[in-house]
Amino acid sequence: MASLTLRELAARLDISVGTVSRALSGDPAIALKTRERVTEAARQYGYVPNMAARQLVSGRSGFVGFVIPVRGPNFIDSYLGEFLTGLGEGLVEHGMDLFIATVPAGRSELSVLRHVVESGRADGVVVPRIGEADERLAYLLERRFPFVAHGRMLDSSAAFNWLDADSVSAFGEIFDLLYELGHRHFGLVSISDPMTFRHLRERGLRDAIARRGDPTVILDVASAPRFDRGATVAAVNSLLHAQRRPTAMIGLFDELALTIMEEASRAGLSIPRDLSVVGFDNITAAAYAPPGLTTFEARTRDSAREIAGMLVTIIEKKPTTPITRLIAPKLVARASHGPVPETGR
Amino acid sequence: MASLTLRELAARLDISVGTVSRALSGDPAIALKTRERVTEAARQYGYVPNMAARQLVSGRSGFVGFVIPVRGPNFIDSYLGEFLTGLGEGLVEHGMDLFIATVPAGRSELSVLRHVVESGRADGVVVPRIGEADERLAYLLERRFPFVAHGRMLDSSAAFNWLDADSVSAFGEIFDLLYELGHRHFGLVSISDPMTFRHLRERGLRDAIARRGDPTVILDVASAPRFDRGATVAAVNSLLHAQRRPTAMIGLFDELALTIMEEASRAGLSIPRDLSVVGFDNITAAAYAPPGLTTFEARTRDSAREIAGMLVTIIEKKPTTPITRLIAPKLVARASHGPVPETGR
DNA sequence: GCTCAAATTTAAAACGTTTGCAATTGAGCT
DNA sequence: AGCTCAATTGCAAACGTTTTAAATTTGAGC
Repeated sequence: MASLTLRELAARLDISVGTVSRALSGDPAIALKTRERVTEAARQYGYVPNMAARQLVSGRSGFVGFVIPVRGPNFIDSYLGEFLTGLGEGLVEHGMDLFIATVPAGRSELSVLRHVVESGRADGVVVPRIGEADERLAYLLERRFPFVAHGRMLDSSAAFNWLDADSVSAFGEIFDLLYELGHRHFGLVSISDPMTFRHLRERGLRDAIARRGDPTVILDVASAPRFDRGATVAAVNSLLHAQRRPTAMIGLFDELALTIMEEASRAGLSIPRDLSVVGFDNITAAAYAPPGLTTFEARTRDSAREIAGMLVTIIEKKPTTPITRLIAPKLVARASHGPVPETGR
Repeated sequence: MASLTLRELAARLDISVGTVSRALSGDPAIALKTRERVTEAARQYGYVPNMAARQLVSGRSGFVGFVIPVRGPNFIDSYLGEFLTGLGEGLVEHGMDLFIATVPAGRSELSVLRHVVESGRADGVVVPRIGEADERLAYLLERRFPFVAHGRMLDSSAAFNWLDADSVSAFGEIFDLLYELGHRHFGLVSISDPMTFRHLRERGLRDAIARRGDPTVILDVASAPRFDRGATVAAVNSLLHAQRRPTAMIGLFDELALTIMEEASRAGLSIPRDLSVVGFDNITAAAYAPPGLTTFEARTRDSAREIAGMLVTIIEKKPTTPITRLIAPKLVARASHGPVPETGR
C-alpha cells in the first residue's frame, strides 16, 4: 500500500532500479558488496515488492487455486478442513499462497474453475474428489494447465498428476482383519454417486474376498446418494433388517459407518458384540461416537501437503511425464469391531 | 494465460484500447452501440481481463485475506470450516476472492498478516478469534487497513469493525433454562487463555446469576489451557469429583462439553439423569456424541457471510464510524440436559 | 600508460490495464 | 456556410516490476 517502491529505494541508494531489482533477487552478476548494501537498505526501509507488478511481468501469480467442491449443506467438512490445512502448510513451504474460490448458487463448479484458470490468478490448481467422468480434469488437460488431482481415474491410462490413498489395499486389509475374526457375512454401505473412490474401495474389498477363495463369504451392498440422509438411513436399515443380517458392516467412509452405528443402536444392537462396524477416513467424530469407530487414517493432511509439493514442481519444472503417488492408509483400531457373534448364526 | 489481450481485441474491432476498456466497464460516455459491439466481441473471442494489470493500476487486488490462526494439531477445525465456508459464500456474492495464508512453523501469525497486508495482495482482511490484547488488531488499526473482526474486545471503546455472537445473553439463557429445571449448583469448564469470548461468556453466566438474586446458587469454575487435553480432563474431573458435585455443567464451547460428557460416563454417571451438560457452538460431533449435546448454534457460517458483506462495504465506502453487529445464538435442545436429580442432594 | 576483456551497472522496453485530457465528429443554430 | 456545444472516441501516461541489450567501469597484462 503505502509501501516503498523500487524506484524510491533505488533513489535513496543512488543506484538504478534495475540493479536494485537484480540485487534483491540475488543475481550474481551484481557485485556482492552492492547486493549486501541493497538487501540491508531494503530491510531497513521495510521494502515489500508489489506483487501485482511482479506478476504482470513474470506472468506468475504465486497463487495456487482451489475450488471448493459443491456438496451438501456444509461446504467445508472434515475432509476439506484437513485437506486445506495440509495444502496451506505445503504451499507456504514453497512461498506460494492459496487462492480459494467458492461456487455461487447458480453457477457450475467448472465455470468457477475456468474463472480461476483464465483470469491468471493462479499458476496451478488442486482438484479434489475425482468423479468417474470428471469435466474438470478434461478441461484442465485440454488447456494444459498445471494441476494435481487428489484421487485418480479408474482407467489408469489417463495421464495426469495425481495422489491418492491406496484404498484398494486398505479395504482388502479390512476384509482380512474381519475374516480372521471369524466374520463371513459382510455388509457394505456405499454411495451411488459416480465417484472413482467408490469403485476403488469396492474393488479392494471384492479382490480380497476373491483372493481368500472361501465360497461361504457373502457380501451385501446397499447404496444411497451421497448427501441424502434419508436414503442413507434406509440403505443401512435394508442391511440391518435383512432376513440374514451381516455380522460385519463396512462404511465406504466414516460418515456412513457412523450412521450404521447409530441405526444399529436404535435397533437395539450392541457394538461390537452383535455387529462389527468399520469405516474409512478417521474423521474427528469417529473418536467421539461410542464405542469408538475402527477406521483407517487416510492421512489427508499429509497427502495435501505432498500434493502442494508436487504442484510446485510441476509449475516450475514442467515435467513431461505425469507424477503419481499412492499413500498407504493406516488402521486405527478402536472398539467398534470384534469377533463374530457366537450366537444367532 | 494464452488469453486475448485488450490490445488485440481493440485491433480486431478497429477501436482504441481505451474505448474498449471503457465499453467493457459500462462507461455511459461510450455510445451504446459501441458498448454492445464490444461486449459481444469480448464474449465471442472469450476475452478475460488480466487481473494483475488491472490490479497494478487500480491498486485493488479483489482479494480478501484470511490468516489461519495458529492452534493445536488440527488447523482447520469445525469453527474454521464453517467460517471459511460462509466467508467464501459471502465474498463471491460481491465478486471478491479469498486469499488464505497459513503460518509456517517458525513464524508468528502477525508476521504473516503483515505479509498479506503489505504485499498488496489483499484489499482487506478478516480476523477471527480475538484475544484480550490482540496485536493483529493493533497492527491493522495503526496501519488503517480495512478489516472486520469476528469477536470483539472487552473494552467496548475500542473503535473497529466487528461482528460477534451475543454469547452474553446466550449464557444467560443457559443459566435460566437450567435454573428453571431446578439446578442450583453449576460447574463451568473454561479456558485459561486470554481470549475475549471467555470473559464475555463467563460474564453472561454471572450476570444471569446475579439477576436471579438467589443466594443458594453456586458456580464452580475450572479452567485449563485451550488445547491441552490432559489439563482439560483434569479440570473437568476436579469438578466431577469435588465433595459436592455440580448438577449441571457447562462447557465454554462444545469440545469442552464433550469432554465433560466423556469423563462423566467414565465416572459412571448417566446423562442427563445424574448430570446435565450444555455446550456452545453446535459442532458436528455434538450431534453424534450420546445422548446428543444440548448446545447453542453460534451461526458461524451466517456470521462469516455477513462479515464478508461488511468488509466489502468498508473497502468500497470507507465509512468513518465502525460497523458492529451482534448475532443471536439459537438454543439447540438435545438430550444432555434435564431436571435436577432428585436423589443425592 | 594503453588495450581488451571481464565485471558491473544503466537505460529502456515490456507486461496489460485504467483514466485524464485532447481531439474528433456531427447536430442544431444563426 | 460558419459557429457552438455536446457526444464520442483516441492518445498517452501511469501503475511497479523484470529483463534484454547496451554502456560504463575496472583491472590485468603488456
